Amino acid sequence: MMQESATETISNSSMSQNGMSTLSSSQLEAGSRDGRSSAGDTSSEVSTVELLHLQQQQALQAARQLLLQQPGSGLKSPKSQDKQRPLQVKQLPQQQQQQLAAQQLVFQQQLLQMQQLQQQQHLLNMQRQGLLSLPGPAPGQAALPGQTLQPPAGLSPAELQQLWKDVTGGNGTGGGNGGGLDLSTNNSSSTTSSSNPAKASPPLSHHSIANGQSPILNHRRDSLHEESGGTHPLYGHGVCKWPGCEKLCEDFGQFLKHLNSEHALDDRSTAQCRVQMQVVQQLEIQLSKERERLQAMMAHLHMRPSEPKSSPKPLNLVSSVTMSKNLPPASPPNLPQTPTTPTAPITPMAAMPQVPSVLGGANVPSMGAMRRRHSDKYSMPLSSEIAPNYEFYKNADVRPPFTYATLIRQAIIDSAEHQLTLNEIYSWFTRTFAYFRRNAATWKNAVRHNLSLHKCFVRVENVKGAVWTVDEVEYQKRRSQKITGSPSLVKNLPSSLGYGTALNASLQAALAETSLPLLGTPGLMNSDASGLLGGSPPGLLGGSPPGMLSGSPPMLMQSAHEELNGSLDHLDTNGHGSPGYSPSAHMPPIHVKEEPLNMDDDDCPMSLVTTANHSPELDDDRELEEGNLSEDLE
DNA sequence: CCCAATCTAAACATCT
DNA sequence: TAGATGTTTAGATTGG
Repeated sequence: MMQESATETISNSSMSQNGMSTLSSSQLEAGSRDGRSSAGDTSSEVSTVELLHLQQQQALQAARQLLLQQPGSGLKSPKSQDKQRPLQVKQLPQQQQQQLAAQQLVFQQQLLQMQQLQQQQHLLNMQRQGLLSLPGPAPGQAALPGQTLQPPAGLSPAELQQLWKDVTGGNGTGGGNGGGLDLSTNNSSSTTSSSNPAKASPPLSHHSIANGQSPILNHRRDSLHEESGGTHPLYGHGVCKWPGCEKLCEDFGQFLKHLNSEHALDDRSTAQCRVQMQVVQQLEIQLSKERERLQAMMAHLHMRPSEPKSSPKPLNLVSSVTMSKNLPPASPPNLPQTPTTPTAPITPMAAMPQVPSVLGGANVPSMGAMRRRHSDKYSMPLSSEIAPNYEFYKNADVRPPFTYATLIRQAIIDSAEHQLTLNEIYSWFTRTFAYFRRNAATWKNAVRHNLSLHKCFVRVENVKGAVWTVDEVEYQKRRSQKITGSPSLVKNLPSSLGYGTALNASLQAALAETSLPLLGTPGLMNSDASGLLGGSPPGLLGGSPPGMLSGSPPMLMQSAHEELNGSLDHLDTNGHGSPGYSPSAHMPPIHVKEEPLNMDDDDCPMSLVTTANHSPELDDDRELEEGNLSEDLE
């Protein structure tokens, strides 16, 4: 899906380019002849990219000339290149000059457009990866005349930087590495991401984002010379974040000084600001379009078309692969939500590049420890992450981005009695995740291994055998250690979700935290996360092969859910949506032991016996909510 | 590079 | 005895 999307993007991009060319092709030719000839490109076959590049150069030069001609322009002519190409304008008749000026205007616009497009692509790439969450399009903002909103052509980061430099009048104030627009960080994504955004994009670090990776974001709310005590949107990590400027400033005072001197109110700064504004506008417009596209895609894929995501969750939640990427209530960023076409095995490849092809199962080895810590580390509520994608996980042969320990705990605390037999745990796994419907020996061994290994899992002897419970104190202990131990949020989930990056995870986690109330809202949960857990019978175990599960609409599932045996019990026991649920999670093992018989009776029917056809999810819904709640409240 | 967490695999013990 | 259940160890992967 993603790949297709990427392809489409490319296609659009090409169209866009063509459109652009068409727009002013004649003008370009007239005005850029020298540029072309100087470029010396005589190859008979020029790729679109090359053409674009030439056009860029032409536009660049024209724009430069235009700027130079502006009275009072503070721009200094960029030395070398301009010297090599004397302004021919002056040699032309006035009429021609006017014409040329008009052309140059067009060029300038194109230049800006290209820059914007490039940045858009950059942002989109991040968006696809769930890295960024951008606000909706600003109403009333319009694209530049003649501009298309399509994704940008593939300018290389170096080219972009050059463009920025040119626009900024050469070297600008820049220190360090030339001070171009900081696009280098994820450069590879600029050109390669088109074909495979998820994989091509290198992990974005928190640092990169904060420091110029997305100056756009920073600038959004900036005004030209706005300052605030001690901090400034244009100042970060000791560097001036003015586009094209990376001047190192020891302290804030120095930065202010630099800002006032180098980025004073002059033509150059104004031009840069204008560019930035347009970039932002374009991004916003592009975002809205991408959203529409996403919705259409989701609708096409039968994903809750009814859910008008007027404000779709920021894609930031893609969790990597892990589903990590996924957002709290929101869904994993790029995960398709609840595919309901079981017959068509879902291959969330796009969302989780690293996920082995469906049914292939070959990925198991590669999964390694990738998904690990996803939930623990970022305090990402398991349920909140899975919930929205319950259907997805249930039907898609995608490995969930959670550790075995996390999943086991979830299975246990979601049970009515907060205790499960090993076999019931197995059932939960197979019922909840399509992924665990194969390679049973492997993952079952892992489950046993985890149960034995982690102190948080307590085995309780029972009349009929043994059940496993969760020592919440131990679990939290362990979790808190991890959380405190790893403040940094950077990393790629890719392994699991490909999409995500640690950043996503962190964002998701943050969102999850803030969206707790939502999780507690039955309505939302029901529609969005049809139960994950639950003691639905393992009817799936023997019967439904992966892909055969019926994806009941959440609503239906809910109502059906009520009919299930255990649903009411769950409610009573856990207290629907009530904080009271937590305590149960902390229930000491000893409590568990006290009701062995009843439990077994209840459990048997629920998990092992029965219900052949009704959707297992039914029970799960409620439990999921509870699970979320409990986790969130923790 | 080291360490911790996680996963996979496997050997072994115990119980049913 | 076979299979399920538990325990333990070892090696590999990944990220901090």
